[in-house]
Amino acid sequence: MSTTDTDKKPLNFIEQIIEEDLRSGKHKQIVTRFPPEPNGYLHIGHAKSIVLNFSLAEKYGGRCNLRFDDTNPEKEEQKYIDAIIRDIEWLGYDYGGKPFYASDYFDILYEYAIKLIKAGKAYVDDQTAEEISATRGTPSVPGKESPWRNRSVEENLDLFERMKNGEFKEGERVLRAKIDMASPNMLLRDPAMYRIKHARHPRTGDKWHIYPMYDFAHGQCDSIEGVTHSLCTLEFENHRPLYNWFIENLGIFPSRQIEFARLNLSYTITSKRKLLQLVEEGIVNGWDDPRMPTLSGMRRRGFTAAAIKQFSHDVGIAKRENLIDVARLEHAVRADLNRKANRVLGILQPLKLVIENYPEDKVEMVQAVNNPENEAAGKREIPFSRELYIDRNDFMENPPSPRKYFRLGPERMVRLKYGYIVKCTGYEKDADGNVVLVKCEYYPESKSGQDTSGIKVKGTLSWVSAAQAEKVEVRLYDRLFKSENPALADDFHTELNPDSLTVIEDALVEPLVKELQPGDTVQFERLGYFTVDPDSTPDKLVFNRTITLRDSWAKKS
RNA sequence: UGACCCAUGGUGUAACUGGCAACACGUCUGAUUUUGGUUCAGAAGAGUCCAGGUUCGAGCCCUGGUGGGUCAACCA
Repeated sequence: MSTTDTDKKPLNFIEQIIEEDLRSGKHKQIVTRFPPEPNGYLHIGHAKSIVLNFSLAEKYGGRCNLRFDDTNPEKEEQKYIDAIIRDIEWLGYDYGGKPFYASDYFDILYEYAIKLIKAGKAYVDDQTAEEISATRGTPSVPGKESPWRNRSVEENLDLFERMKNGEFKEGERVLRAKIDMASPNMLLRDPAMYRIKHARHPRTGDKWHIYPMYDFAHGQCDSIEGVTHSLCTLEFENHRPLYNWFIENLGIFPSRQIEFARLNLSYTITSKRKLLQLVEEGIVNGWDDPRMPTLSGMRRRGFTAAAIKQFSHDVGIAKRENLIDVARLEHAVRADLNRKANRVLGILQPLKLVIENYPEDKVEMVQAVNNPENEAAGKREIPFSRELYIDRNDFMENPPSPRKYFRLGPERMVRLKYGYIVKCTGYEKDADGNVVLVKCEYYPESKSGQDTSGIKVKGTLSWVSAAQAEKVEVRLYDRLFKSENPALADDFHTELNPDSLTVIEDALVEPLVKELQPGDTVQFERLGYFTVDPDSTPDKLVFNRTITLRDSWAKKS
């Protein structure tokens, strides 16, 4: 069974069910599955489900199948299948190397349908979709039985076969389960099992003219694969009686459907339809736009698989509706990157600083720590010289008291990280009143690592040497939506944050950054984590700001 | 005027077969710090939707409300 002796973490309700099933001997091994429909990209909500299903299989020594729910050829595409596989592999889960497809079981499903017809539990209905809808009733008013409900088994068999052979037009006939038109559960009012679609299927081609509905496919596929625990979201609760009805009336392996609450993330939309809209309307630059909550977008942004898994695990599993604070995701990302990302010095808004008492032509290499959280990351050297750039945000003409403000200002002293302590002796402004140059003098005996100056400063600034700095493009991201729950709005367009993307063309970084490759993430000290974007060229790197550092100073101001 | 599900600090999740509510994120202090990061120490913040009931004792059980979610695609 599990390793519960070591981890005391309380079990969620699904784990409790699983452990009970294992204990009672109901199952010797558990099987779960992740069943995406290939009609869009995977997003953070799917991640929760993926992590749940795969980690349960890992924890209890079972298996988790990746199964594409490809029962609707009109909406599904191969490109989505490819993207989904890529995302799951990126997360690092083992689906046995071979995905399954609902379409693998079309033949079996067809046999199942015939079995129900023969048992008098399914019939071909000649009514139109409109008629069926009109006679379904409402939640409080029973529906009316179809005039075709009681035709003979032989006629049903014949008609169904002809449906399969493509003899009818789409919408002309449908195969329905004969259950109960008066059921208080609308889904039990003779639900459709098969509909006619003369569409080419990405995998089965033109073989079929009829395709099974979700309800007639999902549970049976679970059953065929021996899925023991079929985990899905709350909106399928009402489907469970139907899920069970098919399994019972077919007499096949009883997979058990268990529902849990889907993930909702603050300031984020997780609706495939709306995400698709963002892409198609050009509001974002594709499915992998770093502002998108898609796995591909988050990956490009620089979020790690480890962080997303940790987050998915942290939010827990329960049955109540929830809205998880996006700060939680950000916390997971920072926690992971803090351990993994090497530090570099970078400047987003360059402001020139001249050390007037430093030799004109001297370039001195200073030693810098790559990652204080990981000694093995080693050290590097960066050039220091008379002319540097610091960040505009690190200088103020009229700063508040030194107790509250540690950075540079007239007469103030700061340390240039890994370098020397400098004192501001003056500054110059342009015609518009913008500070364009800061003048300093340095204390030669204050060099990092061999400081004998005895000077104590509170502030430490990032900097780059003007002559050696590398110019890069930096893309800053903010949340795509300005309201906490954009899904609530009638029109999500009104909730869009107009400042979700800011491009800085001329940020500066220390020279060694040149060697980074797309996908690499570093921390620009004091600023945040930045990941090299695939848009980078040999001439110019492009960085995505993955996430800022926590900033308790900015928060106060 | 139906069925099913849910209801615990700001947010999310816990509390074994009933024994006066825990953890995480967030927030706020303070310490350390050559990142106003990290780390460390600490604090505030709920009496468990409401009303009854059972019980020596209920967040957990029962009844009735209230509030929220889902369902009337030939979507998944």
